[in-house]
Amino acid sequence: MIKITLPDSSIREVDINSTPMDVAISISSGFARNVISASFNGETVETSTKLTTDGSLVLYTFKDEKGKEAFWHSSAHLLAQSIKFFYPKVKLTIGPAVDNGFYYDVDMGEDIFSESIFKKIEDKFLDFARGKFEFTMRSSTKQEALDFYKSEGNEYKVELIENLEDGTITFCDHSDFTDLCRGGHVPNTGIIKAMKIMSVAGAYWRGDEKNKQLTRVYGVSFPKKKELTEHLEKLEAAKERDHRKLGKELELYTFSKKVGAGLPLWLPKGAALRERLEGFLKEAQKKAGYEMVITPHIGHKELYITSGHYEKYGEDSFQPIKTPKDGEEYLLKPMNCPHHCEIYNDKPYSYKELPKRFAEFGTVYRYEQSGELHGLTRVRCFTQDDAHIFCMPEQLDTEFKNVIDLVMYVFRALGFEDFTAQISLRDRDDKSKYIGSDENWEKAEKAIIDAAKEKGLKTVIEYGEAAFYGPKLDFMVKDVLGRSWQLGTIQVDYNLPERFDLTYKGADNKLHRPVMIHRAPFGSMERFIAILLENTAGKFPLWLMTDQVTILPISEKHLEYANKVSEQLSEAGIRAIVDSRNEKTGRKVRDAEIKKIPYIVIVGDKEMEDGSVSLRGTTEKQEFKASEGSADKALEEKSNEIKSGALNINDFIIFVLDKVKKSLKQF
RNA sequence: GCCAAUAUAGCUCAGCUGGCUAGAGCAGCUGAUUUGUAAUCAGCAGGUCGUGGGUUCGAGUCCCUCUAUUGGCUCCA
Repeated sequence: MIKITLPDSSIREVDINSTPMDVAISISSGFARNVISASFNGETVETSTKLTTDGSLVLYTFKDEKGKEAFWHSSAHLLAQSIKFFYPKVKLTIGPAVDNGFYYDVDMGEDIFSESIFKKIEDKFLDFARGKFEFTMRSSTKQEALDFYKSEGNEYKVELIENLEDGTITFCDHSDFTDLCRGGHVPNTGIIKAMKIMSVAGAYWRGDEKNKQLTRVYGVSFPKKKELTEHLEKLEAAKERDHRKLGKELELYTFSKKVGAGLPLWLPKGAALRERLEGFLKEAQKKAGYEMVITPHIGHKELYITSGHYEKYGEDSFQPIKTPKDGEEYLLKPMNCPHHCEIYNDKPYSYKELPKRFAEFGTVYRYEQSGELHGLTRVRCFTQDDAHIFCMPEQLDTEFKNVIDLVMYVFRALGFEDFTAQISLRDRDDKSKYIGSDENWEKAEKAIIDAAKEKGLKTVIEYGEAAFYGPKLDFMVKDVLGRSWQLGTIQVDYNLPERFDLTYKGADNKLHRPVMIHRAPFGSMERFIAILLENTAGKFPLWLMTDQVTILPISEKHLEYANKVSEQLSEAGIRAIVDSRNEKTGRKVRDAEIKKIPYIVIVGDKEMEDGSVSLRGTTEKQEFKASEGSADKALEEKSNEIKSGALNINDFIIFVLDKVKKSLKQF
């Protein structure tokens, strides 16, 4: 007998050589039906692995991450089997589970994997699944494994095996299909009841652009058909809040083929939105001691040779602009830092004057690869809410932490609760991609790690994600399809100050080198607005909303009064529009609701007579609930009185202004 | 840049295996209606079917080029 400890600390005694599935059955047969994988003493095992010692066992169902992983990993085996069925000559490479399903990378040779065969493969897949094949693990010597794949002519598997240690190599068999595999499968293929091929893409072998491009087939599978349907419906619903759809509907921005790919055109409403966001940040930055600067959109090529950007990105950028003067070349600015360095170089600084914080909403141009362009999140012209802080080394810690505070203030004000603070460090294996001394890099990396820790940020460390001149603290937020995007960023840089020979006079009357912090809380206006759209589904906080109030005159004879109300509201700083269309009120209300206008007021005979407006109820009540707990008692009491129905115009103005104020203070 | 796919009116989409003047809904315009809290009715107008080439008696439909877009890969100062 052996003692098995379960996650709830209960201990079960079972016969030696019992399997995790045996343990599951001993708990309950209903539970056992849902068990799809297991781990024993922290290691992934098969549900059919014989347990021979005491230990702790965790059983996973599809609800658990580990369960999903086994489920999708097993599905990848079936997918490979199905592809192989139609294309016997295909070379298999790897097929892991990922966040939203699984994929298998295959070398199709001369064949093309196109959408037209998705259905056939899916059917075959389910056919195989219904065979209820068990997955059997089998150890192999390195030589045997190599021989097997060499005889198949599969150079990919051979390469994989060559990198493995003898004695650790295992195969997995099911049905008549065999694959090199570490293990972690569902009990049998029968529990996979639904599968759909999501897409097919090119993917380089081992993620290296220089290697051959393989065909990556993405799929997703579930234990129940219904779950697949729900999954697909969820994806469909997510499209409703896609910023590309909302941006069009809300008339924020557009693209023109004539202007060029990746060059957004900001429409009036989008431009106004941007201005409000900029105003918000400008105010916060002013309080935090930043000074605004303005720099040109181009700069001498020499500027970027000095900064090192030309060497690193010159080939892949918009190419230099020539002038009538022979040999003179300018570059469209791909970043603001070199310009800001030259602003610092404008005059000598005393240590007493530091830190200097130069901020600019700086528009930059980067020739992103055509296949990379994506809505507003990846464009070729964007505006960074950029600033560079030049400080003494001993000020770095405080400055960095203050910037974290600023970023957090911005994120909280706009409701980004769900972000990841990513510490982006150098690639540990390949330092050739970076400039500057090891000593400076280590100082910079330490500064970031310490500051993030002191601020209590939950961080993840990513190697190889640093900028070429320094490490970064990146604030990552997910979009509606689960893709991660960098918004805010804070970077410590010891390198550019050296390259631009930046100095300050210290208390010792000697010249010293300042440290530079690059930072952008939004990251870029474009990307930030895109993610904000997706996070709020277009329902911005009131202070940001394009139209805050719409006024609906009942009929033509109330139009004049409606316009008068509108004027009064705008004078008070409220953004109001009048729906003067010759439509019924019901129609106007419907359209206003669809446009997500926060406050809908109706004016007719009654309102005209007593100088009031009639506020539509439902939206208002929700708003009211959401904003309870105002600091401003008098205003709060006033807004308490106003629930809905006819209101005096001045009361309504006070009410809306209060709501606007609260919408910005709600954190 | 690479792989796969898509491109028809301002928007969302129909148009089967090539065959009369390319359709619909919404939006727009005109008229009627003067409206009280989620779609009033009628009419009109709107498209070189992304671009350029080819196959064909005939191309929105088939083939190629380019461009843009979508999902990935790679990249992301």
